[in-house]
Amino acid sequence: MTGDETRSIRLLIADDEHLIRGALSALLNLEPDIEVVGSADNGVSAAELALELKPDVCLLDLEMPQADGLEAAARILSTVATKVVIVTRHARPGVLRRALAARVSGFVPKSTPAEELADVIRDVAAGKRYIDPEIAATALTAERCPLTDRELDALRLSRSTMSVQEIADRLHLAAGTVRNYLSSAMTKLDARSRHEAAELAWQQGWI
Amino acid sequence: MTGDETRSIRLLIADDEHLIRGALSALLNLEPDIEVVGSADNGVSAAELALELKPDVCLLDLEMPQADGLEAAARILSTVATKVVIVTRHARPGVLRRALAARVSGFVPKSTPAEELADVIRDVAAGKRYIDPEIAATALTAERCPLTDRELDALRLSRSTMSVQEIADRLHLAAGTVRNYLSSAMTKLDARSRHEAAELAWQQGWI
DNA sequence: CGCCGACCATGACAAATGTCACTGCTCTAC
DNA sequence: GTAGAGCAGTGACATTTGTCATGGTCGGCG
Repeated sequence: MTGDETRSIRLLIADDEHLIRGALSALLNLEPDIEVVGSADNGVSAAELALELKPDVCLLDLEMPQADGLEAAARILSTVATKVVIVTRHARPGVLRRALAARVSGFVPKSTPAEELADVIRDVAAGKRYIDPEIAATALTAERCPLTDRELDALRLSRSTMSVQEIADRLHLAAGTVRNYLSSAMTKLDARSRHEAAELAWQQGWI
Repeated sequence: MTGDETRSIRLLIADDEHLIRGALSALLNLEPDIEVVGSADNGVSAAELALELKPDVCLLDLEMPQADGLEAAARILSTVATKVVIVTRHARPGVLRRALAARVSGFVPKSTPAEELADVIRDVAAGKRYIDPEIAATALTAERCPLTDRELDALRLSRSTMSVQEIADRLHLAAGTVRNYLSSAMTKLDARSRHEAAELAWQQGWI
């Protein structure tokens, strides 16, 4: 309040790919009013760093090992007074829904023009929200997940190359039970194999 | 030879993700001896731009629509006197092999530290080669692909959620024949389902 | 030539997967 | 309290997938 010099936005970046992390730092440090104060390569250390540095905004990649962007966002927002922007390669409707539920302030796909990212961060730092309009529209037209928890469990494991028996063992269920869940999920999603069903559910962001 | 001012390296960047493209530009433009002269979001326009701009080095992402990094590299190197560096998220041994066959000069995963990228580009511009040591070692220990052409065809299609019958139709074969190819591929790769076999072959970069 | 090996192709059989009908159990909501 | 929804399981059955034995074709090669 003493003059026209605005305090710059302190930013934390998390992305598992070193190259991307460095490149984003370089890009955003070019902005006079943004200062990258830290970076992490997974969700767990991102949460720790956020607690330590108390940045104004955290830019989190969705796809990360250990804890993904949503998990990290949840941890960070429950312990630190900061804003979170999620960046993602696969912007799926269900993921946006979960991100908003986690009280994230911004959601942008990696296909966003680089010039816009700084503006998004400024908006978010100022207390506004920014949701990529494309994804928002898709999410609004996409129907809500019709699957039960157990069906989702079975589908999740079906994305790997496990057999039905292996999935059953993992879930502590009988093989026939798992087949039933998968079968009903396939019916609901209009899929012709459990793999197709798992793929569809993944695309929707339900698993 | 007239003084200590070296001509800067003219660089072309291709990556399908706008954000990454912009961030890499920002990162590399920070280097005093590197100048980003153009960027493209797919392999086809990368090849066209390279022909037009004749850059010293092309930095190509492997995963791109239209034509992927390898295809773009082949086109570029057959028409323009330039060097190519491939950047990739999934650095698989077989892909490195194909990249080298396409006379690419550099091969780096996206997990490379950002600071190193500029050095790689300088090395390549100077006529040297740079191969990520980690991947090189893996590629040398990995055995050569034991699969026949038809087996690879069948595996490629098995990565989607098609049924065996659909694959057979696509390849103009009997269903039983396709099952045989998949079965023998599974034996060779020690997999327990065609999906697992397709996954393994993909990880090796054979398909 | 005649034989070999590699690849391609098929049909018969076995095992895994998907479908359906039905039985309980435990919640929650009306 | 009882109807509905989700969860867990069973058994019978059809379909799909994986395995195996077998033949065909083609290009080397002695």
